[in-house]
Amino acid sequence: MRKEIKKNAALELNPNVSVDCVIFGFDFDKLNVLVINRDGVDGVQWALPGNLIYDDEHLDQAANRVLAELTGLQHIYLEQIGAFGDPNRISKESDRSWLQSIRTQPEARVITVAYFSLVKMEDYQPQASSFAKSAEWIPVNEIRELAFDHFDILQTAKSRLKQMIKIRPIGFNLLPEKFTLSQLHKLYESILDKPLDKRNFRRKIQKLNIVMSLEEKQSGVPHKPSQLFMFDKEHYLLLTQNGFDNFGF
Amino acid sequence: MRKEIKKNAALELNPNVSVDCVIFGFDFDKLNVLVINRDGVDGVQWALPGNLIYDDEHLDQAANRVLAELTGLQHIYLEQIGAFGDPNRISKESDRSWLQSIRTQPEARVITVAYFSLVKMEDYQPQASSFAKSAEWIPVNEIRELAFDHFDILQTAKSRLKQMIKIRPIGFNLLPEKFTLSQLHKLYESILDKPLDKRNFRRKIQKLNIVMSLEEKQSGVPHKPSQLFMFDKEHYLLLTQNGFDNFGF
DNA sequence: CCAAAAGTGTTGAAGTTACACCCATGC
DNA sequence: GCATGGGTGTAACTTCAACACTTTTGG
Repeated sequence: MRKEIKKNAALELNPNVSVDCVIFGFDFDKLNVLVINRDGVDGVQWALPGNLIYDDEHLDQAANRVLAELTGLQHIYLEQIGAFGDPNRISKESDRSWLQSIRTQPEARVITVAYFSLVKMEDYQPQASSFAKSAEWIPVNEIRELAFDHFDILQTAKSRLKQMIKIRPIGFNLLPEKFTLSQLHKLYESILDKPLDKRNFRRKIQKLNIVMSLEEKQSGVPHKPSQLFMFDKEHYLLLTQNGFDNFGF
Repeated sequence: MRKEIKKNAALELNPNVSVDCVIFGFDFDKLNVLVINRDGVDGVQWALPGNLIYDDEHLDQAANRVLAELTGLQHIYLEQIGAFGDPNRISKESDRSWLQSIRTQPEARVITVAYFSLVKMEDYQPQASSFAKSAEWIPVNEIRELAFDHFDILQTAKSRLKQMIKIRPIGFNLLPEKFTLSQLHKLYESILDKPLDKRNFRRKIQKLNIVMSLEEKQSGVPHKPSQLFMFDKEHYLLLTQNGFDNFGF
């Protein structure tokens, strides 16, 4: 008897618990979020990628699964934001009808565990998935509305990212292996949503010892070519584990 | 038909989602946690207070309900830590048998949303509740083991509290209305788990403008009596909303 | 008068902010 | 040669860490 329950569990989606991912990407100019398109829905079209969890699956696993299904990416920076679950989160009619079309128990109470994730936009190959007909990068600051409580989740993700970037060097997850300090600078400005002094920024970053300058320079740019850097994994690891105080921009 | 589902929902516990509370208290000497006693269980006796949620209940409501049922307290500082839900969290036999005795679906996959909460120990009246025969304050640093994944949750709560106390003046929730700076000092040392310089601490706190000195002094102590303080709600509110950088002990 | 905790200032080091000009490249 | 972004140093100010002695009370 117990075995049978377990066997079912492995196959079935839990109707009450889902994960949703706020996937951030940086296009060297601004922060973007990956949203999925709900085809055939009137009203709000965009939603965060997410799905119900399987009964035998870790929450983190579920989030990774959603990410992998949508983007094909694995080993991506992923961090839990928290649980959301207003019992009235299905207030819009468009949300309700969408659930009817994709869920076997559309009326079930759902609490969702939200994650935020940082990916290199160049790595992302858009593809369909079990829960998304299509997906798209949208600039964070242009998003005004999302399905369910996803807009709240996005706001929380943004502020969590802001906090985090001040105490851990996680920004590198958004950049290609080789990058310039100006790109990093712009990235920090986009996340913190305010201008930062160029010279002070460079000084601070370099004092952390997490960037190594390469022998290589930019080429083909119509201005003085920039030094390229990569980040120093050893120091990086130390700092991601311990964090650092006093990185207060 | 839909109505019937909703009616049921209002009455029934959701078998898949619970809340657990890490309730901190300060006895002027060290940090304590309120744990409940699982009578008649072999093995680990202590667990964090928690329960399944109702289908029509906010997560925060559920946490408040657990707190109120256990302590009789309302309007208590409460903050979500995050969701926990290793599918193998029921690894100990004692946990399994306990669930059999209290749950209608003891084998169900449960994810739990953890909260941490700060209470004034003087306010707490121990009392039985639907999920606890008895409850007890235990010094945080003496806890070596708890039921399920509650020990992990406790560790996360401790580190979240550490982070939080550095950027928001939430410590006051652990002290009576009138308190001395030495008590506050000791509180910060207990939470941060390291000694803090007395003079620097006092300077820093007073510069924040969140404490007001009263006309009153301690009495009946066998040493120089200390000035009493209360906190300044106005400044406090400002700072709890905005937080503050640079409070790095 | 003794034990116990309260209360108080200064100094050197480190970190933060604000600010302006020259450089290398492609077109 | 000009437009574009790259790259650099300094001075005033603020914050931080370290440190020791006097005061007031109860017993």
